Amino acid sequence: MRWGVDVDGRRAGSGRGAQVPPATVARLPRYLRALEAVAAEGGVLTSSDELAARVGVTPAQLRKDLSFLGSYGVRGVGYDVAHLREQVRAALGLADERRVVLVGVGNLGHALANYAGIPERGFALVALVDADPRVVGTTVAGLVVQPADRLADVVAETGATIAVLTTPASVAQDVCDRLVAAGVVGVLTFAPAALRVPPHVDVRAVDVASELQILAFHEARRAAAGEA
Amino acid sequence: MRWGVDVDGRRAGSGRGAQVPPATVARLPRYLRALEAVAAEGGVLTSSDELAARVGVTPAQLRKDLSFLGSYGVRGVGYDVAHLREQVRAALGLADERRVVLVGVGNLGHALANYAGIPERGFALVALVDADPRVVGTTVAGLVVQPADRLADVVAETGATIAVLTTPASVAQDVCDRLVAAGVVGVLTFAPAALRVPPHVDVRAVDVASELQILAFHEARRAAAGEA
DNA sequence: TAGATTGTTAATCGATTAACAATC
DNA sequence: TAGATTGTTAATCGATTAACAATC
Repeated sequence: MRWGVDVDGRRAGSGRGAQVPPATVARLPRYLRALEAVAAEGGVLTSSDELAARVGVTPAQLRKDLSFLGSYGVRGVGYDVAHLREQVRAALGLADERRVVLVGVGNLGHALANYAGIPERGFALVALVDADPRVVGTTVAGLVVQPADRLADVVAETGATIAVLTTPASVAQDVCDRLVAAGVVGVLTFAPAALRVPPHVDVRAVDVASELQILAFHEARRAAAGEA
Repeated sequence: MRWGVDVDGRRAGSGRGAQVPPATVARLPRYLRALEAVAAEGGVLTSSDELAARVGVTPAQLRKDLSFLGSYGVRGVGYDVAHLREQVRAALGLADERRVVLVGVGNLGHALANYAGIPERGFALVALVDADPRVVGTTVAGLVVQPADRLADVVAETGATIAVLTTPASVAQDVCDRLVAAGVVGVLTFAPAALRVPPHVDVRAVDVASELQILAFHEARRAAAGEA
């Protein structure tokens, strides 16, 4: 089985907003957040200037990004907040709720299971799985933690398509393989390990230590420049 | 005070590897991780092929990335694992330990404070700060949690230059401003809020809900393509 | 030497920016 | 109409890829 490290997946997909560039996709959630903030403040109409300022991008970039989804503004007027919000939500596939399984209920997994952002933004946490017998059977975030050997069943029973991986790095690839075999097509991993997945599966990796190291790089550069 | 949303900061910085592209910088931690894995397995010599396979990039990209740091391989032979590892560590500014302060000792902050990756990879967690009186004074990860009004003092006393922000989004900008005023130059935030910082400060934002939404986008696209 | 593997160049590709015509 | 703001175009910029000469 020849598995690439993702990418690819460029199905033609005709019609409306067929091919949204990856860089644009990565910014859509931030636009959605800004739109929700404006709506919460009672804003009915907004502009690329206002949204861009909130998000921290240029107005030109925001307009270009939105243009990949369709033409939802009115020239000379701006964007209807509620309407644009729905369009962005739809583009992100949040029209119907996505079911998420979380594997690895340690410190971090525990925190993420309770993380306010998840249930509120289009996702339903439907199952928790852990290998530790002391954790299995306990209730976290209203769910009973399932044993690792039930992983495939749990995915099948709940219909989860997205997984959050908060296991130790040493078992991440194995767990990932089993999740994919069970039907998961999107994986958000916090384990510091490169995951190999088949082309139809999407992986997003968050590595706290890497993020800190990137910050350290810039700090070192500044220090070197300052002393020079 | 006219604050941009970061970027800029392109000091000339003469000499060795003066300007490493941002995309390359973002991959250096993964190269370092791969090198450490090879070293742990007893590897003495490695190649761009082996490292690239471990990281999940092409050998050409890895070689090009490393070439920005200097010329540390030997043609026809490969790379000395220990030597290259030290060079990458040095490039990332991990020669001396970076001091990190964590603000917001909730579920997520608690988990991150104990997170194995942090102390082991060039960072020392030197202080914890929280606004909740029930949390202040407790000991987490070997540190006594300090009250929010001591934030500036804590940064000054510990010499922390990097902050991890795990507060609610509503207070993130305020806390960030105070951290920056106290001398922090790098911020890793988990709060779902765009942070405005002066140009000399670096922000990395991790947003779990955004990551899930990006996965949802790709899933929706695949579903739409599959049904078409 | 022959085989292997780097470092670098040139070509391609994708993303960002700026400007402005279209249009309310 | 005059003023405002989008959607789109063209130019610029940066990142990736492929190929290969340099060199062990």
